[in-house]
Amino acid sequence: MTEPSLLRIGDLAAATGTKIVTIRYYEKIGLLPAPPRTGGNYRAYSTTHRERLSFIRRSRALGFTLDEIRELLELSADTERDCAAVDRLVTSHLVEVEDKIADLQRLASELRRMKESCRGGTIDDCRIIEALSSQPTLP
Amino acid sequence: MTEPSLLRIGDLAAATGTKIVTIRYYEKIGLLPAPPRTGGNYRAYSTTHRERLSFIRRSRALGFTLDEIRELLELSADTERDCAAVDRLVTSHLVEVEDKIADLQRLASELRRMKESCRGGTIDDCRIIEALSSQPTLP
DNA sequence: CTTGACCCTATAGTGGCTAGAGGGTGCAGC
DNA sequence: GCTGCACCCTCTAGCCACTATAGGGTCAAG
Repeated sequence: MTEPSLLRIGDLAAATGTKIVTIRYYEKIGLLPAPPRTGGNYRAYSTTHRERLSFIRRSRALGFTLDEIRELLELSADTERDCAAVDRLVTSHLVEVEDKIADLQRLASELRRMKESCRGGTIDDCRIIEALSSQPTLP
Repeated sequence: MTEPSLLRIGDLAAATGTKIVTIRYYEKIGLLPAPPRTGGNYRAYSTTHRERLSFIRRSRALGFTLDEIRELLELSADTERDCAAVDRLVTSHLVEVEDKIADLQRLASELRRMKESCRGGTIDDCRIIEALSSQPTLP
């Protein structure tokens, strides 16, 4: 009996909101194991693959790098292990995200300041261009 | 008389807080014009180059893409032009930055929620791993 | 058989750098 | 003049996470 839960790559893509080329990419870099093939050389994915790919995509959506996801997958497979390592990964990632937010907020403030200095006119009187041209270079 | 303001690439790099390889990269992609060379094939940069590179670096620091900077440079060279185009570039960039901040804040909230659900223990009881494994996949 | 939807591999590209290999130049000190 | 060190040069490939494209095969309905 043909296993009804085996998926072709397009089905898996639809089921997980992933592009087909991205699935192939993940296989290439070893993040997703290569599945068995049909007689026609089509990939045949099981539920296990679908679950793993969903995990990957959720983690990506949360901004984890592929290497971090690799680590999370390894941790998740080790069911007897203490989950402090997972906590540490999430914590450090959260810190990075918060740092990035702070950076962007500083950047946004400066852009707003520049915008507010603009009074219209021509380029040779442009306060924005002036700001980009004349402030001391930050190291 | 040798022009005292001519800089070697290392000097220009130091003066503008840019890496040498980055200066060469900008020249390669046409963002910074190729300077004249010494007899020994060293690049000889003028004040004009330094000013242009400073402009580029300030714009990069504000998160503008190289293509946007290309556009800003063109606008800044057209001194009789109305500066509304500059304003528009800055505005749309600010919107992008604000959108990115909002995205990251949503992401940070979710990571915090995940962290707070963690009660320690082993992986098979790990709420973080559960969250990554079981939520409905977002399209 | 034909056709259209789907699948396959391989390669190169995106953006903004960055690293490294292999070789040349300039100048101070001996 | 020679040496050694700091600097310069070109070229190529790589980083990260995809993404596009070329060229060809498979499958199933009509």
